[in-house]
Amino acid sequence: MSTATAKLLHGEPLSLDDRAEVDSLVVGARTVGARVDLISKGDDPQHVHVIVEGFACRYKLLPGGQRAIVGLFVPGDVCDVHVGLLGVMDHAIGTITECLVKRIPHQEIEALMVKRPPIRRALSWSTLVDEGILRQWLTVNGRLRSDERIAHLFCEIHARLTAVDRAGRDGFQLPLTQEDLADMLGMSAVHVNRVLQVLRSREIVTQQDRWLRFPDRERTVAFAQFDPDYLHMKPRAGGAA
Amino acid sequence: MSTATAKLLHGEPLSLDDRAEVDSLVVGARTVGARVDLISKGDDPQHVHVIVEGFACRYKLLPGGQRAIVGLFVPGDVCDVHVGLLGVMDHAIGTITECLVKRIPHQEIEALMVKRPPIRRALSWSTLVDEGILRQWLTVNGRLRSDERIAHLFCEIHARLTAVDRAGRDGFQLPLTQEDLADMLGMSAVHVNRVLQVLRSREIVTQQDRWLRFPDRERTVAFAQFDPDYLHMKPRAGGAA
DNA sequence: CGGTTAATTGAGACCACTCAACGGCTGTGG
DNA sequence: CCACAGCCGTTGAGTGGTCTCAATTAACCG
Repeated sequence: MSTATAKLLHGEPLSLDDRAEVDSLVVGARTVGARVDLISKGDDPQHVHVIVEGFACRYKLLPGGQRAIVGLFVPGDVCDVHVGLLGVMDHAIGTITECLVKRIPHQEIEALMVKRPPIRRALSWSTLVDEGILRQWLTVNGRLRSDERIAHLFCEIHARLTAVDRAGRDGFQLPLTQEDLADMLGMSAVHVNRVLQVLRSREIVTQQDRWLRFPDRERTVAFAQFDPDYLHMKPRAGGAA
Repeated sequence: MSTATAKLLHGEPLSLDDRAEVDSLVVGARTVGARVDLISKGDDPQHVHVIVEGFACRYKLLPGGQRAIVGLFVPGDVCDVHVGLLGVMDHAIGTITECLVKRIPHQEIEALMVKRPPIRRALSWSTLVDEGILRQWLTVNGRLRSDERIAHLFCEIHARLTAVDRAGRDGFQLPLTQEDLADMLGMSAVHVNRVLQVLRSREIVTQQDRWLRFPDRERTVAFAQFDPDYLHMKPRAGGAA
């Protein structure tokens, strides 16, 4: 079962047949280097992108040169299912790490959605979840303390990676720089650095090599006020153990 | 032509026939008082809501009792076209002013989308725009100064009201309290108050009665770094003059 | 080993918050 | 008509959070 299938199963039960269909979509993915745009602002994209492996993000650049990251893609995520309706992109999508990416013509996706209603529902579910994540980021960035914000983001990434079986029980490999984190959280990189030190000293998280761990996951979740309901995951029989 | 039709025309040309169909959807809207929930957190909603008149918002309440407003509805806006796919609401939708609201069973919307592809495209366009607005709020709230943030929000509201012919050339009636603004902008109400005073003293905006005006719209737009591309409006012949 | 990117540190300034109090307007009931 | 309550806007004082700029150390790559 592909990563994309694993993710979609959290939203909609899919028959073995449907799963095979989704799996076949992502064969022949190509490798894209780190820090490369998949879609640039101003493009009129004709392809849906599936991130099979690696981390990518949506971002906006402001006139002042500042960057805001307004979305994170982890393995299994699908970018812009309904692309092609809007015309010109008002932001860009770029890789963070090296990624395995499959480009799919949007007509192909639309044909599939017509042919296979469960897949249509699964894809629509995933866009609704994306919207929910956006709302949660807005909430968290606007109303939580900066230490809680960082911890909340880590909890979210952990939950999303767990859904596609890319995380350990108490941590995951974090490929984001402190500057990436800052641009997601609306903070300065320097402040991210200092707050991270506090989180480590309080053992809310630990960091070794590239792994971020929660010594006490319950405690971190409570600290971050993390409630995963906004991810709308229905743990399914047949999913990852 | 109804307000909802006026809004949708900015995304997709609709035949007179399609317009009539949309118009007929919103007959029999009911009046809802100010500060009333249309949908509460935890509900499993079966209806799409159309705000025919008035202001409403999406909001989240945090454990600490703080509120975050994560979306604003103005006349013509449709809430949750794809409702019913997600199950339980992770946030609430409530009125700000007294509103005229039409509730539409989601099956009816789905049937209409099947029967009338242009209407399906128009509604899908509107959900994509909602997502674009969310991304813009995240960007602005994370990376602009507080005075720019407030000005940006005013520019957005003006643009959206203009699309449904509810604004004057240089201003509009603003029914939001400073606390509402604060919860949209991720600021404290006290700070909104003080920054507003600065904006008024610099004549970025003026406020009299309940009207908010831009003495020099170009200047305010530049000050706010407001670029309406994220609203994806294609001004159409046949729309408001 | 040199070059580059990322993480860390310090200092100082300013932004934005909280708490608390006060003023103004409006609708209601006596 | 007036008194009152309640909501909203405004103000002051003081604190803490967060930023910027710049310099330093550490980690990584070829």
